[in-house]
Amino acid sequence: MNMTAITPDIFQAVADPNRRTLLDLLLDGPRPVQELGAHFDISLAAISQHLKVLLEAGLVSREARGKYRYYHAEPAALQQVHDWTEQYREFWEDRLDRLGGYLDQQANSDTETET
Amino acid sequence: MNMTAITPDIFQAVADPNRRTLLDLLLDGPRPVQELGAHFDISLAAISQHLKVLLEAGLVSREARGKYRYYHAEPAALQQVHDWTEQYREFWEDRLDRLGGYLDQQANSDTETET
DNA sequence: CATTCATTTAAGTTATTACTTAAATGTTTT
DNA sequence: AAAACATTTAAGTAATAACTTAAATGAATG
Repeated sequence: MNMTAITPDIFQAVADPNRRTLLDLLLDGPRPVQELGAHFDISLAAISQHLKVLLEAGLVSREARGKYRYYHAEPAALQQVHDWTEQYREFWEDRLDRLGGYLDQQANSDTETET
Repeated sequence: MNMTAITPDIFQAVADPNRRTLLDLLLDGPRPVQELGAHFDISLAAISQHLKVLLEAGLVSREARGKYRYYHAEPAALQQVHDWTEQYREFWEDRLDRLGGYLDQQANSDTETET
């Protein structure tokens, strides 16, 4: 049940919005760096650095085709994140399922929920 | 459902392993800070700071009971993370479903997959 | 084979993060 | 009301992150 110890880099890797966008772009298929970079306002060196983080986390792989490096999404690596959130699923579904939302009411009256 | 809500990055919040452990602990039920802190080797001030990050991300709420503050897991906030990984699910399942794992083989032969 | 093109690595800067200890706040107990 | 307890906030530090520009590597092309 304790998923915290496994490959901590994946959560870290996916924490950056630019890296998530990179993964999203790669869902459409393998792309070379320059093409990925065209979607961002940062240098290609920065893109390359982000891709390195994703690579080391196992979230992408790279394939050399001539002078281009095609990056491939490796979605299987995301199962770890998925599985961790999955254990919470029954809780949020449980809560939403209760007609009349008794629990929510109680939570809202008892709870500060400050920012 | 409510995507307008200010969401001080949930992905960021769950990137830290101590914060994930905090959430995991809270799955068993609301807990005051000192009790959560007992599971870690860091100061209570640090725990409190982590809880603040989780609070601002909407991942926990707090309820004042006397001199204690009970923190509650707010699992619904994790749907956002879950949903994002969900779009990758069909891809990893697709891949794993292929008997003989043709694609995996090809990926392994074509691909550098360096660290 | 020298140049160009694609990408990576190096080196430096700035902002943020995860912690620490000490002081501040608020609550309960005596 | 003072002392004890639970938690938060403040202030400081060291490590890391996300970027930058410039130089290095490596493949393709003229």
